[in-house]
Amino acid sequence: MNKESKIPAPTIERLAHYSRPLESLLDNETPVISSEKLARLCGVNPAQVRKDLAYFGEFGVRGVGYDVRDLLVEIKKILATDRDWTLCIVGMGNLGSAIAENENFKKRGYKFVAAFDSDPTKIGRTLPCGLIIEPTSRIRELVKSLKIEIGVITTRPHEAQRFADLLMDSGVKAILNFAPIQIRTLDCCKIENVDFAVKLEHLAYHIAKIL
Amino acid sequence: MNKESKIPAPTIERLAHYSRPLESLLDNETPVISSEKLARLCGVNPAQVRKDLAYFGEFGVRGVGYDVRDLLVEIKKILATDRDWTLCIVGMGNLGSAIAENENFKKRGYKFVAAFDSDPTKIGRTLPCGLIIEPTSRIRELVKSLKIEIGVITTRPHEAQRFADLLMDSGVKAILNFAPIQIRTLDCCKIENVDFAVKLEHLAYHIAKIL
DNA sequence: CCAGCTATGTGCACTATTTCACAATATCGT
DNA sequence: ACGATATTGTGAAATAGTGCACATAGCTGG
Repeated sequence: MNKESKIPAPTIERLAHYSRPLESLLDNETPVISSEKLARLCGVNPAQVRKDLAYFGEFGVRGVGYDVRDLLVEIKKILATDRDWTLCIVGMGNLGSAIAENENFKKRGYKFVAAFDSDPTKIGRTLPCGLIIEPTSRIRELVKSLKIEIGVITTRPHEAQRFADLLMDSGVKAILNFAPIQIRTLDCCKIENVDFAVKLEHLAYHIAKIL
Repeated sequence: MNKESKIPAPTIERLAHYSRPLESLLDNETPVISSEKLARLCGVNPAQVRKDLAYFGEFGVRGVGYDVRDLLVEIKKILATDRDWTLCIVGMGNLGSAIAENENFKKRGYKFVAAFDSDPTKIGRTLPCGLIIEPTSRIRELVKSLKIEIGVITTRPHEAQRFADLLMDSGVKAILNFAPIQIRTLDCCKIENVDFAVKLEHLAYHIAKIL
């Protein structure tokens, strides 16, 4: 593809990290920040911050730093969080419910417009956020009619691939998967897998090494 | 440190990923698996699988493959999931509750033995798993008396650093942080940050690029 | 016991990512 | 107007991680 397809994945993830302290700085009315300070807030190297930003343009002022408000706007533009996204979630267990309610998601424009589960006892229940749990048999219909762009999977692992296939086939463009299984997707659909237990295992490895 | 400190972090994370399909294969009574098949199940390159495992020993049999049961045992030994760990969780909102109940964690030997919140209306409530929510003022005391090794943070971001400091100071050896903020730790304490919204932002970036 | 087959373990080249180091450039005080 | 100062943007060096390709070694059948 074009120039932008060469941008390293770690850079994209760091841009999202940079936006977190920038939001606080904006609330604090701090007008300007240097790469060094921002780097320290995010636990990275200052040159890294500058290089990450330089992939997308020259946002700073030499000898001064970056305007907090402008930089945040630019990062949001890059990450496409300057607009709303419509999502659905499949699997309304504890984790699914927690994610559907999550303030952090709402604040960034990720709107859940449908929630699905295959357990008949859950179907029809209303979540605190106002969503009604729909049967998974309606996934295809609702993804299309509500123009859902991103699907979130919080089912048990053995069902995850099946629902991923169904979501893709119904037209979602990306999937965020919390089931501890590696999901295969077509090229037209981007996937991110999140497995908390992997993080704990990483921690356990390091602790055990020291002991 | 020793030889093991040179092992790449991605290798450790992949070892955890390898263990997922191995568990299913064990249930399926598949006795042996090749690096090629395991790699396909995990979406990585076969040479990568072999190299990752080779850091820790020679677990395979040339011309045959890896014994599923033995390999799983070895990986669990490496990741120190062949034992139980005691954890606590701070911040009993939706996400905190979901994590405390999570089957995936329990199954791998991560036992939550205390849950904390600073909201007086939540304190004293009993969770489905049997834990009683304690006030955060008891963190120091309970971390010590229950010998809690790992702390999980699911508070709002502005409180996260404070609780992390308190947990560290009380003696936890690692922290898993779900608050969208970069937490600073001392060398004696290992940290992993998990921020779902970052993953969504990564997905949004890719989708928006295509459109 | 040996030939043929298969899949591991690994040196090496390649690719990706990070960090350094400094030239370029904006601001400020005189 | 200009020197002193601060901080960016960036080529080049260093570091880290991946994947190829093949020698090595175990198993099977004759």
